[in-house]
Amino acid sequence: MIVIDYKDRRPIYEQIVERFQELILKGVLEADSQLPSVRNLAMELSINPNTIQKAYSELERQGYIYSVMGKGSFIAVTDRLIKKKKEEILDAASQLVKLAKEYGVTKDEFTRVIIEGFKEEYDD
Amino acid sequence: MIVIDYKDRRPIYEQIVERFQELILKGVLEADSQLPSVRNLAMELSINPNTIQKAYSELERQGYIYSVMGKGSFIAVTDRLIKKKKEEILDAASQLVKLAKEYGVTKDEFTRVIIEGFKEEYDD
DNA sequence: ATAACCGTATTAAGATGCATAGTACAGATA
DNA sequence: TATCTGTACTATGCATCTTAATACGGTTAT
Repeated sequence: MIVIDYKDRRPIYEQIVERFQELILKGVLEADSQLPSVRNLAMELSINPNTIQKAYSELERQGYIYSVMGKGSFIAVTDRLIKKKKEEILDAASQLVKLAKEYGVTKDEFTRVIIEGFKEEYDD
Repeated sequence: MIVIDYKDRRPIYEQIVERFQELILKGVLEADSQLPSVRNLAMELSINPNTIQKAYSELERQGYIYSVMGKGSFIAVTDRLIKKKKEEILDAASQLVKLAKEYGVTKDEFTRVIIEGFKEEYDD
């Protein structure tokens, strides 16, 4: 479920945050289902509980999960987050077009890649 | 010409590298023209010469500039680098499409943003 | 020649962020 | 009551970034 890439220069807790965001937004983890406990996940990944704690705190701050003292951490409702994610992707696209224009990438070259990308078959 | 953003969490030398890459790729700095000296630029930006040195070393490693002992640092020929940059942008576009598909952004939504981005007037 | 400028190298110190280790407290549950 | 949960705190080690000071080799203008 969670894999740490030690070649990645980003901190471990950030990798964990991003991975859970992905699992949550894609619906792999359902709302109100329980996450692995801080200590368990730390054990499983062979890292320190404090690092997991830091990741969970960040996920809670961003609204992806909620934690209950003594009970555990749980997946939050994600409708709003999914919508936000889509907007971020479209913003990124807009930014990329801006960059493309600055460096002389033509509309044709660009749209060709887009069309091609959407044309591909689904492998999963 | 060069501005350091201390709110940016990336290291200073990296900001300098990126800024010069931009100026070089966009042709603001012409081939074989001289860059500010390590000590002068450090003075101007109120930072340590070693930090500039680190940025220049990285720029040289990447082929953006070349340095000559006792003379100075100079802009390299950039044709190859510009081509590479365009390819990177198209790769990024391809990656973004992949992401968009994963999160259910439709082809229509996506292309609308692209078209709109290319439609805009040039402000510079 | 010599002073003033260039790039380059080295060593030492401080600051910061990340991760670990250990301990402790509060609440839930079997 | 024992064991699980989240949470908090301090201390330590480590890597990276930045600064500081000094030094060396090469170029250039006076």
